[in-house]
Amino acid sequence: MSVKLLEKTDTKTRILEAANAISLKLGPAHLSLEGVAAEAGISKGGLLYHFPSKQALLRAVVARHVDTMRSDMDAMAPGWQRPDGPALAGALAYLTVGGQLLCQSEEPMAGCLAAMAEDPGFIAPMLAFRDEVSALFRRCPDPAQAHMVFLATQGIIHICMTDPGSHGGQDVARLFGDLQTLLVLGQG
Amino acid sequence: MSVKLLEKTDTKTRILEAANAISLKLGPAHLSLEGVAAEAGISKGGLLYHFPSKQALLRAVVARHVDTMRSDMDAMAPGWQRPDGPALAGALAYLTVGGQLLCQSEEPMAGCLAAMAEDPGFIAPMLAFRDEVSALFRRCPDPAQAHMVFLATQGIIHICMTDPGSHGGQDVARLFGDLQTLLVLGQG
DNA sequence: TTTACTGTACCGTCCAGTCGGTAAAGTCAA
DNA sequence: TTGACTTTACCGACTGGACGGTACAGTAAA
Repeated sequence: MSVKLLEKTDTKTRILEAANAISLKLGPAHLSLEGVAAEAGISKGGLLYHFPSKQALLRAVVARHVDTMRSDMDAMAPGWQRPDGPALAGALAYLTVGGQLLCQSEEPMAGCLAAMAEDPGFIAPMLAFRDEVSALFRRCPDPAQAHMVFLATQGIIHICMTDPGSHGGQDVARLFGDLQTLLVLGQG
Repeated sequence: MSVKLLEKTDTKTRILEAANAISLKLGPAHLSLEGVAAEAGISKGGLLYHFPSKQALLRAVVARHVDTMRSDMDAMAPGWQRPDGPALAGALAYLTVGGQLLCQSEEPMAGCLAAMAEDPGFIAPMLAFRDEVSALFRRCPDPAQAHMVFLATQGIIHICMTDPGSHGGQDVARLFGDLQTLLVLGQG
């Protein structure tokens, strides 16, 4: 049973990662179920068994991204979302987690881009999460400075998303590091 | 003759603006030639007379955006692109022009999003322009601080593009204003 | 035999691009 | 100044292909 469950999750994960890959390879608008299925090594029927529609697939892509970010942050700075939670620690966790995510994989948000292209409403969970993080930064000792740092992170994300070619992982890592130092210094 | 030329440009402009509107209304992936034509008040055949393919249309949408930005900046800080040009004045011009563009119209970059969704290569001119601007900021007296400000602008753009709903024009204007002050203070 | 899962064949729709038109405006020779 | 021709701007029917989704048949493990 446990093996089966594992395989099941593996297939789903493989599909989700395939969606990312296809969106990156062919462009967000050319993400097709057949293409994703082929990339994941299964048939279209198999894909539709796991995700009953394209909409479900794209929503899952977004949800996976948000869940990853959220759980990674929870591990590093538990309770960061709470109004009385550890704001600075949470912000630093966001910088760490975000930086890692952006460096490790080849554009992890390409799938989200495809979801947005299909229907902007699909990325609502991402926007909600971003709002939470934005609020987190604004709870730091110096909200104005922290907010600028937050905007800068969004800028890096924007550049990585729109220009995956110039994906100097090195650069991104250094930038996030700089932002951490800047934040710590600015918040005293 | 001049009248004719004017009408011609008007139709093209109307089409380009219609593309923006459709991308915003239906989502970037649902930008169709028929839809754009209808929005512009002409037929699909008429549209294809002006832009011989969807690719041509989307490239034109991107080119128009870049041209607007570039000429507005040229007007405010002539020679900003040159390695020995006025860096700080150019950076401030970018903040002004970018802020205005983002505030005035209802998400002016929705069409570019559609172009990117169709083929990431289509937005190459935008990326090249952004690189120029990035270099501009790095020519400021304090390059590190200026670069952070630049990243923050990209963050604001990212937020506006992904979340056109929360398009508080007021907010965006204030943010760009803050960035201008920050830049001026930081550069001494 | 049931459950979980995979593969294949097919249908309907949407859409980019083609093509054969039309109508008005311009050009130009006689 | 008129008639012949070309150019510009635009229209709408059609086609061929891609794709989302359905139906169903198959398989392998429990």
